[in-house]
Amino acid sequence: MPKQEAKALQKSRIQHQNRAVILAAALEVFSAYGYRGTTVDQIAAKAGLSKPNLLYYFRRKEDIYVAVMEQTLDEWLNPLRGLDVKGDPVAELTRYISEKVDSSFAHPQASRLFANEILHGAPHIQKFLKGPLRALVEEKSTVIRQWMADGKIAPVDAPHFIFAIWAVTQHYADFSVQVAAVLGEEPKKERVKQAVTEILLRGLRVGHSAFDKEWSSKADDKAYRDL
Amino acid sequence: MPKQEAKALQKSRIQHQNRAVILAAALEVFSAYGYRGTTVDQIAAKAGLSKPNLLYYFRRKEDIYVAVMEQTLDEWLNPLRGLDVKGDPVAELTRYISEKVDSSFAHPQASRLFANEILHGAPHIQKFLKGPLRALVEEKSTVIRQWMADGKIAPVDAPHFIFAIWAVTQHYADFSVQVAAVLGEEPKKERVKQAVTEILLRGLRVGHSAFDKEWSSKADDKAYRDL
DNA sequence: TCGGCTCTTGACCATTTGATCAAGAAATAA
DNA sequence: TTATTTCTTGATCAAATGGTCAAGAGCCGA
Repeated sequence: MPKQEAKALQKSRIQHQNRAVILAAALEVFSAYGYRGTTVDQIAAKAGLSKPNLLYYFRRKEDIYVAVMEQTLDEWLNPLRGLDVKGDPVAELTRYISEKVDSSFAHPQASRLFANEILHGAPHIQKFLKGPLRALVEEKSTVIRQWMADGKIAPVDAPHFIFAIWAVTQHYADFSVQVAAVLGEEPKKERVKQAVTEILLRGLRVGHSAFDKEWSSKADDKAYRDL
Repeated sequence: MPKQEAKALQKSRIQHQNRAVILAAALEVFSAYGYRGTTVDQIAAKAGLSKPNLLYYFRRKEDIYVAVMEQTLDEWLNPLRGLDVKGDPVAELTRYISEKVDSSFAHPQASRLFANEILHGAPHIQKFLKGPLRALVEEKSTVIRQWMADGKIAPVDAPHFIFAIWAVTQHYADFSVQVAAVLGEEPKKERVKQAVTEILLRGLRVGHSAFDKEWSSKADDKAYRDL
C-alpha cells in the first residue's frame, strides 16, 4: 500500500533533526579516532542520546560511518567543478586553492575523515574514487591542458598538478597538529592562502628567462602529451 | 650487581631477531589498520608468533606501537638534514624532493603510520614535533632565507615551502589508493619525481618577466621577514 | 651432562563493545 | 479522548580483545 511506502520514506521532524545531530557528532568522533577507534557510545554521548536510541536511527555503526562519509564527499568535490576553461588560468586556480584552504580551516574534521578513509585503503569509497572523482579529474585535466596549448600557462603534468593542490591545501587540515607544533602557533589562514598560492602557481608563468631552457629540456612536451 | 644489569641490557640473538620480526609485522598492520584497528593477534600472526610469545617481547600493545614509531621518525627526518646552504638551491631541493619521493615509494607504510599518528592528534610524538622537528625546520628555513637574500631563488615563505614539499611528496604514499584510482594505474616513480620537482621548484626561478611585478606586489618582503 | 636461564604456549580472565529486545513514554492522527 | 505509530531506554548478550599465568620446551655455559 502507498501508505506504508510513504511512511518508510518520509522522515518526521524529529527523525530529520536527530539524524543531523547524530551525523554531526559522528563526524567529530570518527575524524578524531578513526572507525575502529570510535565507539557507538562515544557518538551517542556526544549526540546526547542513549546508545539503543542511536541505533534506532542507524541500525549499525557502519551505517553511521557511511552516512557521514557520503555527506562529506560532495562538499569535498564541489570546488573543483567550478574550474572554468573560459576563465583566466591564474584567477581560476587561485580561486580553487582559496576555496580548498578555506575548507581546510573551516571543516578540518571532514578533511581528516576523508584522509583517514583513504589512508586505510578507502574500503568504503572505491566507487567514488574510480567513478566520479576520476571522471572529474580527467575533465579538469583537459582544461589545464587547454590552457597550456593556448600558451596561457607553462607546461605541467595536469593530474599531478591537481594532486599537488589537494596535498598542499589539505595538509593544513590533516596535519594541523604538526603545522602548529613546528610553527609554534596556529597558522593564519590568509597567510597560508598567500604562501600556498605563490608556491603552486608562480611556476605557471609563461614569461621567459635564461632558466626556461634548462627546465624545458627536462620537461619536454612528450612527458605531458598523454596525461 | 653488574651481572643482572648486563643481562637486562644485552639482547640475545633470538631477542634481536624476534624483535625485528615483530616490528616489521607491526609496521605493516598498524599502518594498514591504525592503532585501535590493529589487534595483537594480527601482529602475532603476521610475525609468526603466538600472542603470549609476542607479549613476552613487548609487554603491552602500546609498547610495540611506540617502538615502531620511534624507528620510523629518524628515517623520516634524515633527508632534510642534508639540505646544505653552501650548495646550489635548485640542486639541493631537487635532491631533497627526490629522496622524499623515493621514500614514499619504498616505504609507504612508514609514511602512512606517521600520517595516521598526526591525523589523530599525534598523541605519542608531541615531543618530537615540538622539539627536534621544529628545530630542524627552523634551521633549514634560515638556509632557504639565505638563498633568497643572496638572490639565488625567488622569495618564498620558507616553512610553508617545506610543508608543501612534505605534503606533495608524502601524498604519493598516504593517498596512493586515491592516486591509483584517479590515474587508472600505479604512478611511475620517475614521472612523479619529475612532475613534483617542476611544480614545486619552477616558481623559484629568479629570471624576470612581466609577471614578476604582479607577484611581488602580493608577496612583498615583509611577509617573509619573520618566518 | 647438567643446572639454570630464556623462550614458548594453551588455558584463562576481565573488560570493552556492537547489537538486540521487550516494555514503557511520547507524539500523532482519528 | 482514544488508538496507533513513533520514539526511548534499562537490561542483557555474544564476540572480540588486551593481557596474565603456570607449566613445559629449548638453549647454553660450566
